[in-house]
Amino acid sequence: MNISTRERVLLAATRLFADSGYRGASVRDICNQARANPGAISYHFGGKRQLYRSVLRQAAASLAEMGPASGSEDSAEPLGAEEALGRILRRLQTDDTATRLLLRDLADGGAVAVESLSPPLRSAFERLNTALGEDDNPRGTIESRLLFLSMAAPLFLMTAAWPVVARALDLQPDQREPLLAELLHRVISNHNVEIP
Amino acid sequence: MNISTRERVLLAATRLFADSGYRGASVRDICNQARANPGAISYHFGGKRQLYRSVLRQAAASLAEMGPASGSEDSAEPLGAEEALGRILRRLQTDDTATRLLLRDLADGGAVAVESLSPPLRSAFERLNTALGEDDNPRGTIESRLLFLSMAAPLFLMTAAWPVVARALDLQPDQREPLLAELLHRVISNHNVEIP
DNA sequence: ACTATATTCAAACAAACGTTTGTTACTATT
DNA sequence: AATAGTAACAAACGTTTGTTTGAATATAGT
Repeated sequence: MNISTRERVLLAATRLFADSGYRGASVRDICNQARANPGAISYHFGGKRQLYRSVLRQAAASLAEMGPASGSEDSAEPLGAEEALGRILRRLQTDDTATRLLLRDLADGGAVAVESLSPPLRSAFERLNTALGEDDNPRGTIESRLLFLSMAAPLFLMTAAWPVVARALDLQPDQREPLLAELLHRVISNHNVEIP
Repeated sequence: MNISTRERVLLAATRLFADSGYRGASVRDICNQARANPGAISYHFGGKRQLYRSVLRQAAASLAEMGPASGSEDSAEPLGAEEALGRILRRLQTDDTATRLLLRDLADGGAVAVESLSPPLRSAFERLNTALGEDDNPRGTIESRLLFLSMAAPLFLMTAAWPVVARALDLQPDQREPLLAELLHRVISNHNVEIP
């Protein structure tokens, strides 16, 4: 057994919370899946609530790192809009468990989402703004944020609730990635034109 | 007391389920709020689960009726795209409790959303298709459904999780409606132009 | 080897859960 | 007025909830 109990619990809790929500996943369920004792949660995390916060924070951190732009400081080379948005999309569908957790947090009022996802999110759409700034778009304005929302929301929902979206819209369940790519391209193309 | 216990329970359950989710709202909470006996839920609905299904079905039905187009059969007069989408938007923000319930159902796998919201949803974006069909857009294709998704998703999230969206994007919390209107206009304008 | 600290465990805890029970109050039918 | 059927209630049901306890085991320091 190479992996510690704490990490095993954290891993199982992440999956179960994403699948069944906070109240839907019991302490015993989590510890059974993690092959740990029910007391392990109180011991290692100080209770179920704080374990949930740890899980959410970790998920938010996973979604936050948007590519290698964090390490290299040279923002002298601006990203293309499609590339910038593509990174967000790639993050969302890479860690779709985190995305589903974020969806639940959103439904619960988004306490964690706001406090720990706002800064990277803001820097992300700032980056998106500079990428789109080559046109005559206003930057840093409310319109630009609405544009960001109109881009990110479909990608987010398609990732977090794909089975529902697919069935509701009669889309092939196994064609999520190409459809996402096409949606991404389309929303970028839509923006790159002049708006009357 | 003019309103029956059954309706009182249904009303209280709708609010509490939307606020706290299925497991978060206890039978006692609901019945306290409805000034009813804990047994009333088992008596009138056959259990908490079936009460939840009733609540979700009613919410879905509320979101489903998209304006007076259901009654008048004359589809000879096609709606404008902005008008058609505006109706969906108006439905979403009129019954924002139902919208929040739908968001929770989505996170839970969307069992009710799919089975009871798909038909009206489909007819809605069919109508949207005909409204947009005046351009050279392909109708009934996958692209048109993706377009519908890219339009509806931001409106949906802005309604179901507005506090989170507002804080994450630094938007004024009290300006949801004008921002929604602007987003709607923008997404329509974006579409009405030629796509290279 | 011995001690001290950290971790794991089975068991038990009170509290909250959804549901069932038996009885009472009400309403409509005969 | 008597009866049958529905609705509402307080109380208790057994189960599951998250957490705590104290003993047992592993790990580390000297």
